[in-house]
Amino acid sequence: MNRPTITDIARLLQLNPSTVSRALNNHPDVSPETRNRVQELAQELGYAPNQLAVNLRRRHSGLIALLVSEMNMFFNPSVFRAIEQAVYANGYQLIILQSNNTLSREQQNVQICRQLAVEGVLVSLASEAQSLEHFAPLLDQKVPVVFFDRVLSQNHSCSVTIDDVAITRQAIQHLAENGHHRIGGLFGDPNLTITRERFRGFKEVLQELGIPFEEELTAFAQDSQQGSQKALKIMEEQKITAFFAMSDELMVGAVQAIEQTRLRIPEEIAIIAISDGFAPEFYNPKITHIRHSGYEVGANAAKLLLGVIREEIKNPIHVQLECKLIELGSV
Amino acid sequence: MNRPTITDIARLLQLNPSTVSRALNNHPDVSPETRNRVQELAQELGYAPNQLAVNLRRRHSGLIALLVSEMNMFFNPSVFRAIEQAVYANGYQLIILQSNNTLSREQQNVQICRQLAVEGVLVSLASEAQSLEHFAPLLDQKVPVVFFDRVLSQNHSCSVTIDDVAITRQAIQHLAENGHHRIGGLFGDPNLTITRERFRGFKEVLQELGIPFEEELTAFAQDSQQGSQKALKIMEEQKITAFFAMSDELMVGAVQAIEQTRLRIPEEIAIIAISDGFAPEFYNPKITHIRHSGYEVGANAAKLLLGVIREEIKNPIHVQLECKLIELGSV
DNA sequence: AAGGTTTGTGCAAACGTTTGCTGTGGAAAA
DNA sequence: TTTTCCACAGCAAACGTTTGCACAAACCTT
Repeated sequence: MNRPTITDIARLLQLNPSTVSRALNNHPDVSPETRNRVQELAQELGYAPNQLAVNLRRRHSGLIALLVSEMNMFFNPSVFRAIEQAVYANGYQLIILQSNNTLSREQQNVQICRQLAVEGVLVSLASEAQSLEHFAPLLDQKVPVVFFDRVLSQNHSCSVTIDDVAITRQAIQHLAENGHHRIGGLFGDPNLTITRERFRGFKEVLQELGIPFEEELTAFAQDSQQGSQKALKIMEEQKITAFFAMSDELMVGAVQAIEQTRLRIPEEIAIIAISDGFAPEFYNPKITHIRHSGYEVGANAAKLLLGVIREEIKNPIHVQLECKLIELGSV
Repeated sequence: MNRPTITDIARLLQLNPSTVSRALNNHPDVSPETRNRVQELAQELGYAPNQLAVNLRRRHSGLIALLVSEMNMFFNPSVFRAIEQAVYANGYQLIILQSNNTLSREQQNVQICRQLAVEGVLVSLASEAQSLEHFAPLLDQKVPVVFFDRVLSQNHSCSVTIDDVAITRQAIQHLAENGHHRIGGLFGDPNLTITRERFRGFKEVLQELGIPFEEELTAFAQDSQQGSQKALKIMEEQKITAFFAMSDELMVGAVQAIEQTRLRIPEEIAIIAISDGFAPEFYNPKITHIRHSGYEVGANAAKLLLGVIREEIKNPIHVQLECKLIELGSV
């Protein structure tokens, strides 16, 4: 047999579908007696509302979309967990759309959000995204959008980030305090604000500390493997005593490169990273890092989004999260 | 302004909504001229079909659900990538439902699948799931279901697994060939078929090799940290020369324990794991492992599901994937 | 006992599409 | 010229809910 509908129940009970609907929704207008009859039969038939119809009628979808560049091993899983929890706890479903860092996919995904009538969107931008124009279709329809992690500065929507300059400063200061003055820097995709900010922080703090900035000690890499190659090149061509890696992915690359040179950590070379604290545990010694909690980022982003959806938040809020230095022995 | 609908376009063009609908869908019944007029206006207004209405009318949702215990750092991301790719390439959207390994959440998730009129479901079971009864609501409605990774043996639906006994055998044989006879074994949740099979394989192959099985050399752990503790305990209380870890998570735990004891890999203790090859790269030496490709599992599961949805696959197919030994220097 | 209020139910429209059928005008066939 | 057919467009129902309104019966007021 097919799935039972409200109309089926109504027919069986000689009632009007509207009454059945009200009974199932515990509407006060319906008598306790009929309410029970309806609910019992519904139970018996294994009735489950057709969410498609409900959504159409209510003109919403119960969907929240997560737009992300890709689900990789590093930052995203913990962010994802946090978002997932918050979203489900509030009765929404989550759909995930990946851009693979391309603008065209991101545009497509925005279209999909519109078509599915999603009620809110969480976005970590693709590296190709240089503006937020392609979000106009959503913003025009007043669909709440919250940007996190990989953002562009703007004043229209909420955002959750970490203070990139400040944490980079923390990292470099820590290296300097431990006597390191020739510091290699590994950075991610230079198109991203997050990368540019951290790179800026890197240069600024070197200047403050009176250490000359040397371009040749830095490199930009798209992934762990490329990071490893570039780190190796730096070590071969330059004399450095420490590495700064702006992400877990690059940290992994750096450590691989270091292991190839057989240099010992921290005696012969130090390393510090910005990380959410998971991957640094893998190594021995564990990697000293500035801990930014992916979970916190996700939780805050979700909280803001739900606030905007509920119209509790009227004006864009920009959250910047704090980070702590975790000393683990690699410096 | 609100989102334009087909009716809006019809009104502006003095047409009937049905004609507009046909024009947009390139139905041959509509003249090239009107088709163009319609499509141009649609373009201009930024029309996007209301998927909710389409779905209701077509009686499907375009949704595929992924039921999984949790999104963690290890096995799942690569599985997820494969599934995501296949699903999107075929025009479906993916929603992810986590059970946190509880039966009740899994039951809830099944209900959600029904309500959303999901067109197919990919399942990696919660550890609490001892039967497949709670999938009856879906199976009754002939909703295609494919089980993967964490499965229960059954003949009703397709499944994708790896040959757990065989790969465990490979691992242990490799250790034995390298002279290891006192082998510690780290296993996951004992409720899972996957764990039981690997544990069975472990015992069987020891027997075949004429090595006595000793319960005290094995441990079951729920996560990396617990694995680390139990591994440490085994090393303190027993004399072993090698570890077998049945997953990435437990491998990480084992290595942590080993590093605490200051034993050198592989000179003083060997380690072999079952892994998808990502985490073993982190270490030095890299960890020898039996490589099972999460990507392959995901790709196969998605392919089967799409086959069943399209009714190209009529009878349940059970795929068992092959695995290769990757020697990397930890044995 | 007449009026007013409450309580419970039904009617019908609406959400935005899709689609089988009907109907028109004109071209081609007879 | 009459018949046949086809190309095109409109009508209306349907998908399964929800909800404003109307309405009947029963209950309280004076």
